[in-house]
Amino acid sequence: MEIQEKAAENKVCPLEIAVNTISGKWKIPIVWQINEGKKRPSEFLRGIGKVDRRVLNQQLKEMEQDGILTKESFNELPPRVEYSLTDIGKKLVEALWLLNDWGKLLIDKKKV
Amino acid sequence: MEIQEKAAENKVCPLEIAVNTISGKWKIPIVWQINEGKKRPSEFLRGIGKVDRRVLNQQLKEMEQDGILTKESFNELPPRVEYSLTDIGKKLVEALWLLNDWGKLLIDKKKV
DNA sequence: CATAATAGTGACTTTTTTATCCCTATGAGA
DNA sequence: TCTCATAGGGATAAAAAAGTCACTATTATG
Repeated sequence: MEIQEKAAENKVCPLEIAVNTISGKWKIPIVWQINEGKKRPSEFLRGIGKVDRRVLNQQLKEMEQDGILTKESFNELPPRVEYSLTDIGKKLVEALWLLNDWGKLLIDKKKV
Repeated sequence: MEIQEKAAENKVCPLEIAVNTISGKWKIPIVWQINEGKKRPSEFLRGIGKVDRRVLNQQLKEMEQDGILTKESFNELPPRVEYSLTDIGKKLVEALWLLNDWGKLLIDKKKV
């Protein structure tokens, strides 16, 4: 392999991108919540412990830009907004089950 | 489910722990490198782009404390240190393949 | 004698990420 | 009229993560 190729490859390691994409502090809780179905911002707020509105919005926005979530705004009053998982988001959830199992291993190991 | 149970459960979500464990900036590159076999710190430094010694050591230390890596120090001069994957570390690698595939999906999708 | 290679850390700065606080706007209902 | 619910953002502060620089120590090599 040419060194240029290796350099280019390093820059777009799919796993690094994947991990960065899910690394925000509230993103995993968001994923669990929304895996149950469409959710409004206020529902996230109630469902996730002590997240601030501002911060929640930031994370939701990033996830939307990353193509994991879709945002739907209804022209009503009071305003209504709903987030849902995209196809890619659903595939992410599938990939995360394995990692969840690994997390259990890690927890069990620390208990011993 | 009691609300106390739910609260307790939220505090130890295995997936959150797993994601936190691999979230350091250089941890994925470290995992790829060491998946090929034992590695010395200097090899990591050469193998991974522009990591600083200091920062690399921090990440290695965390991964060691998390039980992913084992550190072996030889009483030689010049000093020799070798890191290797633990069993749990190897299982982590297996779990990461799926996430790597998902990362590819994400990349392909953005290209379109 | 100077330099390079090995591994490591203390003190500090910079950058990034999270959190806090206070605003906007609208309609329903007490 | 006052309060609550809805959703959102600007300005700023605090905390966490990453990066920088300079130093320790030892042996081999030029």
